[in-house]
Parts: sequence; C-alpha cells; structure tokens
Amino acid sequence: MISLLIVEDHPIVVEGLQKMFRDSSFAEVVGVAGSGQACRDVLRWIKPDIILLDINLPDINGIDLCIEILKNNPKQKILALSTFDERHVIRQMLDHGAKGYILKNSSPEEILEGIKVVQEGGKYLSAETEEALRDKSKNELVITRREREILKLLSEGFTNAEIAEKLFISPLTADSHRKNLITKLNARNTPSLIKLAMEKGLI
Amino acid sequence: MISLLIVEDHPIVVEGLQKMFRDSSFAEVVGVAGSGQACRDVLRWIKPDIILLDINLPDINGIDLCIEILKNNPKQKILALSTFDERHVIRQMLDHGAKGYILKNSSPEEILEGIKVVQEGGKYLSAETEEALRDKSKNELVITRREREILKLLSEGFTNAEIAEKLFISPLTADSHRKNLITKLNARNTPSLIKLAMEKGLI
DNA sequence: AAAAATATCCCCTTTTTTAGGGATTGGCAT
DNA sequence: ATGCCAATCCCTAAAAAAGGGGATATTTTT
Repeated sequence: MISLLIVEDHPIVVEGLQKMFRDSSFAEVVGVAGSGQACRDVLRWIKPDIILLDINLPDINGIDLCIEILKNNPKQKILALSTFDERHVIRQMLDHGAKGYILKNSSPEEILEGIKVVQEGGKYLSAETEEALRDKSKNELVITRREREILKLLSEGFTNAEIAEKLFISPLTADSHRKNLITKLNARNTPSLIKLAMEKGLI
Repeated sequence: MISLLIVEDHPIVVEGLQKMFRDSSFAEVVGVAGSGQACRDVLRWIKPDIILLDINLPDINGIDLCIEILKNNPKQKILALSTFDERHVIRQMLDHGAKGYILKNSSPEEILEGIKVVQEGGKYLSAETEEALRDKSKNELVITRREREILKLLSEGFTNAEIAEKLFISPLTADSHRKNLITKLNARNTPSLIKLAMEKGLI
C-alpha cells in the first residue's frame, strides 16, 4: 500500500482525491495539509511514500515548499499538482527534484498511474504537460538573470534611463537588454513584451 | 431535494463535490458536464434547480456560458465556482445574473450553505469573495468597453496608429483612450499599464 | 585553456509615446 | 429635458522606444 500525503488547500479537491484513493486498491491517504505550515507539522510525525503537492498554497508557493521538503529529506517523492496555467512552474518543480507533475484536470486513471510510476522510482508527467514542456523547449525561451531584472523594472514602468540608474549601468545597456528581450519573446514592442512575459510567468 | 448540475472539467473537483452532496441530505447531483458543449447538451434534457458553473472551461469562458444559459432560461439559478485569482470575473458573473459565487477553497459547509441560500431565492457570496469585492469597489476601477478593447490591442503590441486603423478611429482617439487607461490604473506608462491590467484581470 | 554565453557599451534615424492641455458629439438615465 | 459620461478628435514639444547596426569585456561552461 502506497501512503500519500495530500497538501492542498481546496477542500473539494481534497475530497475528490480521497474518494479516488479509497476506490483504488494500492494507495491510501495518510495525511492532509491545507497549507505549507500544516505540511511541515504533518511531516514531523508522518513519513508518506509520496507527497501530492499543490502549487498554490495560501502561505508558501509550491516550489519553495518542494525545495524545503527535499532539503530535509532528499529521498522524499513529490508529485506536483496544479492547474494548467502554470507551465513555467513545472520546469522549476522538476528541476528542483519533484518526481512528476499532474494536472488537476487529468483523469483519475492518469493520476493513479502517476502515483504508481513515481512509487516505482520513475518520473511521471501528464500527457498534456509533456506537450506543454515540448512547446517550451521548442521555443527555447531562456532568459538571463539580468534580463529578468530588466523585465521586472520595465513592467513597473521604469524607462531605460531610470533602469540604468537603478542598476548602475548605461542606459544603452538597459536598452540592449530590452531589445534582446523583445527579440527573444518575439514581441512587437515593450507593452506586448510585458504581456508575453506575464503569460509565460517570467514576471 | 435540490437538483444540481455540475459544470466542471476537473474530475477531481467533480468527485469532491459529488461526495459532498451525497453526504448531505438536501441536494443531489443530477448531471455533470465537463465542457460548455456538454453543458448545453445536458440542459436539453435536464432542468436542474441550480447549476454549479466553473469559470474555467476548456471550450468557453464561464461568463459567456452564463449569459447563454440565462438567455435560454432566465430563471435558471447559477452559482459560479472558481479559484481565487479571478475576482474580476466575479463582478461580471453577478452582473450577468449569476446568483452567487463560491470559491473552490471554501469549506463544504459554506458551499452547502450557498446552495441553500440560492435555492431559497437569495444571493450567496463566499466570505472571502465579499472582501475581494469590497476591495475592488474601493479601488473603483471602472473601465469602459472601448478602453478594454484598446487595452487588448495595446497588449498585443499595436501602436496608436494601428489601433486607430483597426477600429476606424483617429490615432488621437486611440491615444486618448490609452492615456485615460494609464490615468485610471495609475500606471506610469504603457508597459506598466499592461502589467497592472493583467494583474487585475482586465486582459 | 578555449569556447560560448552574458553583460556591457556605442551610434544613427525614424517612429512612437508622454504630458500637458481642450473641445465636441451622441446616448442613456433620471 | 437635461445632465453626465463615453467616445470622439485636436494641439505642441519633449522624451522615449524601435530598428538597425557593431564591439569589447567578463563570466560560465565545456
């Protein structure tokens, strides 16, 4: 029997998952936490085989919690749970050691399959997620730290000159970064750059 | 017994709701639809007392579906279901005749309470939702249709001149709208306007 | 240690936005 | 019917961004 900890703040979703595992024969829910803090508390007493970790928690984001959990227990198997809009997070979760990623709109079968695969030491990605990641790698969207910094400031309404002052660089440099961003994201100008960046979760 | 139709594309959430109503004594689920189209199909044969309508459906957005349903049957009671990030939508749903709004992270008690209230002809808003709306009205963020249109085009990277051409207006007019938007949202310039607009769900 | 990626800085011209304004129509609501 | 507000259009000068380059350090990665 695979033991599971559900970390998820939506009672409805928790109910749905519980039901699903009660009906299955190989996994059981040994704990439920509705927040990052609750998750920490539970983990002091319970060591589940797999943690189903929602990305959107009230007190902490999924990635940070994932990092934290794995720091304390590097072998912990974590399966990320999320809605579709957060593909950018998927990469980060997997990079930080999550063993899989499941969309909340996937079928019960898929979810149970994911649990099994992860328990056996594999990695699992929902079908749709794999597509999303493929798209992502096709786009080859790689933004540097500096560019992200500039992006943030641009989104806050600063001009090249103002950004330059803040970062102690030349306005021309700030402008170069901006232009590079526009090229990389295939935007038409700064406003559309901001939109695309926000859609991709870069801001 | 109150009859319910669940319109929701996440199987987990559907399970959770089903469970909740099975355990209750006064409401029962008479249908489930995972898309706008499925919802239309179901409604041809089933007339539920209340429709629980998710805002995020794969084929149509909740507001449009809400409008459509109410056009065909103005007395239909609709309870909107959503996550927290979509406050902006709440207003619109209620304006278009939804009878209430429930957050997916509210407790089963709240949800059942909402069902009861709506069935008795009242309106129901999750506690947190009411707060959100109050905040909103404090902000007094009122955007006209035209402004929203301009906003969208700006976010797609069109210049005043291009927008003017698309909408058959003068570039000066397009610019006026843009300036008004910047003032209304208290932005510094167009890029920051886009960011704020996206955060507030205007785009 | 060499290669690749990143960050930095520069130039020029044209287009676009910004920051102030102000003014007129047409529709909807009271 | 009258008043409000949305939508429309206009002006000017200054500032900023777009579009097109190119070049040199400085990290990182291999």
